[in-house]
Amino acid sequence: MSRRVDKGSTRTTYHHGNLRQALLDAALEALATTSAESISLRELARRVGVDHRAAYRHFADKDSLLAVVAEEGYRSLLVRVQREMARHDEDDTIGRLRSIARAYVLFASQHPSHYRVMSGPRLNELGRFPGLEPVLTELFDVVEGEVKAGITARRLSPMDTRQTTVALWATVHGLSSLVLARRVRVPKEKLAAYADAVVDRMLLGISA
Amino acid sequence: MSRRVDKGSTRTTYHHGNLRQALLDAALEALATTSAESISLRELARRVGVDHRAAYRHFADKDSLLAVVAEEGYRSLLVRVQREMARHDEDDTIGRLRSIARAYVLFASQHPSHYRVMSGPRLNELGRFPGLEPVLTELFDVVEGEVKAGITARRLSPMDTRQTTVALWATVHGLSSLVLARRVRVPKEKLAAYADAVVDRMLLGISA
DNA sequence: ACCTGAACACCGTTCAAGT
DNA sequence: ACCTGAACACCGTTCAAGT
Repeated sequence: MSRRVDKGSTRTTYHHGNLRQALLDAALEALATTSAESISLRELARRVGVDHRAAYRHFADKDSLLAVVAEEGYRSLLVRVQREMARHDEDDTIGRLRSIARAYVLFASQHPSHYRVMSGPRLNELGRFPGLEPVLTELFDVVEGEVKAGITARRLSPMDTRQTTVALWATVHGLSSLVLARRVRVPKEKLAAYADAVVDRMLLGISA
Repeated sequence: MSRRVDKGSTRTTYHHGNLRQALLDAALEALATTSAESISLRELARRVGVDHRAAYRHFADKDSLLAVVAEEGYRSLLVRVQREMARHDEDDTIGRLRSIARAYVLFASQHPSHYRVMSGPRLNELGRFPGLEPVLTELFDVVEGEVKAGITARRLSPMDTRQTTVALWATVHGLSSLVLARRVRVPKEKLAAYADAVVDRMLLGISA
């Protein structure tokens, strides 16, 4: 979408229908094929066929653009997580948590550059990008809700739910970034099973 | 050490005793006060009082320098881990693993920029920096050795030792990077207890 | 051997100006 | 409103040259 470059031959207008979205699309497209750190504002503007200065009409700076890219990433991760959860019985807490975890790790491995932007250090100033909080909170709440339900159903040990949720999050995020950094090498087709094996150890630890 | 800059006033020689080490020292110094991504070769050369081009006599490129910085980081982390382990009875597997984990997370939180270079994505090309492997392997082996001993002593569950070690690693690395990215906010003085709480859940999962 | 001057091809960001 | 030309202050890296 929003491809109207044509290498300067027949460009009809300088006004994009939606330059903001075009830049975000270009970023996602670039992240699918290049590394996260080699993506530049100027390169994105070039892809869209616009002077790089135009980006500043829509984003305060590069990090603001990346924050939106991260937000979109978390949103599609959330969708995947929710879809996975629907495949289990309401009271199968362990199965649901295992599926969430597996979906998380697989998402990271399928979108490595995007995931690096999402978990990257650029976006760590607290409050700098408030648009990022709602989706992060929503994702966290999905897991914490599951943990609470599991405790009520006496399937999980009645520990502090926040800490238990953070423990699960640390496990999947940790495994994801070890895999992306190739510190742990797992063939693609074995990753789901590997993630299950790792996560099951944590699930065992928090089980009732 | 190796401070002989003097803003160009009385520099006696262009020949450093050891420019290589001076650049590494400057990098560590810079990482103590600045963010990981804002550190540049040119800035390091400036700090040392040398043309930036001189760095290429000692490092093939910027990433090669960062790889050595990462290596030094892992080496001091390893020293800390070994020191912590010595504080426990030989057969107190859980206590030893908990101490290792705590030392890891505290190291990351005390040296955030350094830890980001260590775990950063720049160094993920497998085989690009072979000097990094030995210390990483050594660190991994310390934990895996502890896991094996724990299984033999029937304190840990007889699961696949590599996967168990990776699970522990994922937990501490995941928690560390969530804390650094401020996705999880824990006051400094409560971090050790928080790390224990998270790691204990995993330790419970792998216990016999 | 070790270091530098000058240059190349990039960055992110800002100003004043164009339609 | 939306976009650009020109410029600023940076990058990493390379070449040919200096001691």
